[in-house]
Amino acid sequence: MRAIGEHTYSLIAGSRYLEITQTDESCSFSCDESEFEEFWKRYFDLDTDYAAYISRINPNDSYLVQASEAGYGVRILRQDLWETIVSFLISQQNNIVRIRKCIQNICEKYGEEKKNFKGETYYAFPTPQSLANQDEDALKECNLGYRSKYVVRTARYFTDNPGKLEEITKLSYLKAKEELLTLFGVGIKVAECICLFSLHHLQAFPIDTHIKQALDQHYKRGFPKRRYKGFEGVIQQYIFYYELIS
DNA sequence: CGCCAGGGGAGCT
DNA sequence: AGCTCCCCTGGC
Repeated sequence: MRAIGEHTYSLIAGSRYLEITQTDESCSFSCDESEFEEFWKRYFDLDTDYAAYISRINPNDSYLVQASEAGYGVRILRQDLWETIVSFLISQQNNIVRIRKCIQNICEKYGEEKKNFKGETYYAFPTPQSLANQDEDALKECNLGYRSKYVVRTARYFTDNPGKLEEITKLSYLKAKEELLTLFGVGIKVAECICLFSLHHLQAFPIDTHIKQALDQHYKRGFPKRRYKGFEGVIQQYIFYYELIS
């Protein structure tokens, strides 16, 4: 997602291209209604009532109340599994600006060239096949550094095991996490991110350095995870977003 | 130039 | 569970 105008954003998901323009409290999508209904509605999780989650926040927890108010528009997306795995493999020991650049680089180098509805060129996310064919260090050219071999080996794993990606989407949270942890370069934090941002397992609660710092600071007696059982990941995102903008 | 942190992970003990 | 080392780039 990137801003292309004051209230307009463009987004590439898989091989799809979308523009969203916000006016006041409503958003208009560049796609037709059937694509919106069939794909983007689910992608942005627009049928879920997030206010219901927010209403379950402890009213005495002023930090979390403020965080949820600041992030009332946050949505847990359903991003493509393969794309999410690669993106979070790249994210480790890395900053957002460089992560975006890395992803852009591999898309331009290994993704299929496409045209959007305005006739502009964009690049789809590279397929497992296109990355599996590369040398383990090839993606260093895309600025991935030592993460290159994580991505290439994982790509090979999925081309060697056709149907595996689809299989993982059908697993429970714990089984999916277990499966993801077997991938080279995937540890607990990255597995949790994939579970949350692609598989939509809202129980997933990724703890990165920022979240850990925030939890240590605001919950000295431990974060009350049990209270938010089943949607811990939504709460995590309010905390994450709040820390990001503060 | 060296140092170190940036949305961890692998491999040992 | 905790430790060490791994590894790359950008900023200082």
